[in-house]
Amino acid sequence: MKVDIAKDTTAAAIAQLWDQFSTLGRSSEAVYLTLREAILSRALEPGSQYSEEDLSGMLGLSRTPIREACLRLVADHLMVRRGRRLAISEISHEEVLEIYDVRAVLDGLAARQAAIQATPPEIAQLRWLLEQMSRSVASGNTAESFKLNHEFHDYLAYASHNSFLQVQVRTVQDRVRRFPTTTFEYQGRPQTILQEHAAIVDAIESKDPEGADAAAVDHIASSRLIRLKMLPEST
Amino acid sequence: MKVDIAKDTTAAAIAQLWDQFSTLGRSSEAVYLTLREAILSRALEPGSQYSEEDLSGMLGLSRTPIREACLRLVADHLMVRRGRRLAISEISHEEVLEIYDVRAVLDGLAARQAAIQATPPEIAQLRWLLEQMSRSVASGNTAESFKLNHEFHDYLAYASHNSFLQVQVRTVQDRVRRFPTTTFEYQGRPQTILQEHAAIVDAIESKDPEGADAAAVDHIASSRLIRLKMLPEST
DNA sequence: GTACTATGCACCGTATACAGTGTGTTCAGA
DNA sequence: TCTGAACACACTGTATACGGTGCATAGTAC
Repeated sequence: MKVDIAKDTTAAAIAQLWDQFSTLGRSSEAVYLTLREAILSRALEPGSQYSEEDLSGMLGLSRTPIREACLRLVADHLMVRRGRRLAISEISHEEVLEIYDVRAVLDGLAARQAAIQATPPEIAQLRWLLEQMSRSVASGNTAESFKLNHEFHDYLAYASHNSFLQVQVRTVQDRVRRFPTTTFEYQGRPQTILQEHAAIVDAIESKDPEGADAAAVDHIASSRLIRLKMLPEST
Repeated sequence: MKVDIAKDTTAAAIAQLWDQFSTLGRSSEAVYLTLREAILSRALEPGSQYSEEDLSGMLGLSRTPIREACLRLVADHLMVRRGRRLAISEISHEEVLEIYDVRAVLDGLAARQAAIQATPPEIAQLRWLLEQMSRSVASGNTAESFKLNHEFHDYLAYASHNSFLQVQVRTVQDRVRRFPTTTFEYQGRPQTILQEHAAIVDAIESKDPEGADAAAVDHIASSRLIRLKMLPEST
């Protein structure tokens, strides 16, 4: 049966993540990290539904730590309660575009503040991440590039020296990770991203807040545009 | 004993909130709403610590629904685990200013999008909120003005037609509510706020996204400045 | 007198049990 | 054959019980 095979593969993926996290102290924390990663990596399909017992059966625990983990996942909007089942939350086309609009202003602020606050070592780190990604793109490693892209944006928020902003940026990043496709898959996009990232770092290095802000906003706006073109072909 | 009196008054305040929310179906949800409101209204003092049993004793429930509520409160950053106790999280001066920076760009985006997306009835509602606040300020009702101010900003986010942004704005609003003082208490500030709100609505009504954005950013920047002046005198 | 160790208590994390509710299925009647 | 009602089962929400860990305090030894 097709359904059973699919269930087996997801169960296997979850078991693997579980091995990775279960060494941590509290098992409720481990469950949270496991399920979170399973959802973000799309091992658990959006829209699929589970009862608390399903999940506790999968991980060999009682319902209590599962409940606690799911409670946090619901708070993160990664799961939703549908009737009396727990569903992996889906993300709509509309939401994708909405998120990009918010992401643009947050990343803009991060870049702006980084241009004012970033220390020379932090700027050096941004340059280093840029180089890493350049190498990764050259070798055509999409997954690696995707990861480095996230690291770049994370570090940009870090360099802004605004911890609240950092948390907000990370929230948004996690949402972006849930999209079914990445803009890296779009023809020529990785190269453009590299140029746009470089423009942001250049503006930061020359202590130009306005320029950095504009460069970051442009970058996200350009990503949004690619996303808009990609949307029809993705589910 | 002074400590006991303080504990009695907080217990009384919580009992009152509990009466208000306990009618809801799940008691874990009711506990969450009760404690959340208690923290935001400063009935539970920042920095004060409780064990799970303390709280379950207060509300006459077992630890289970308390744990679930606290888990969500920790996720909201309203509580933090300190060792094995639950502490009401404190907010630092630095964090206050950081939040204002983020709030500026989010409200700016909300105003910008509202200028593009808001329908005539929505604009009318903004005008109505403006009038209500004008009346409230004239009568010197600070608490009411404070509440209407929040409603204005909430509705601004709603009128942006971006539900993700709406959630983000609300997150930030909740943080602002936790500050020990409000900028409304600053001499002449309520009148200025009214003018600044009016400027935002004017720009939205004349379909001027740039103007609306700038007006909102200016508004928050001006609030931030007042906050900066007020900070030394608040704990 | 001070420092270190041991013992006891308090509290957390997890499991399990139980009650209540909602849903699905089956049977009967029209 | 279709519809409605009733019963049963499954799953959630809350309570309670238990094992383990960490901290505090007290006592003893140096």
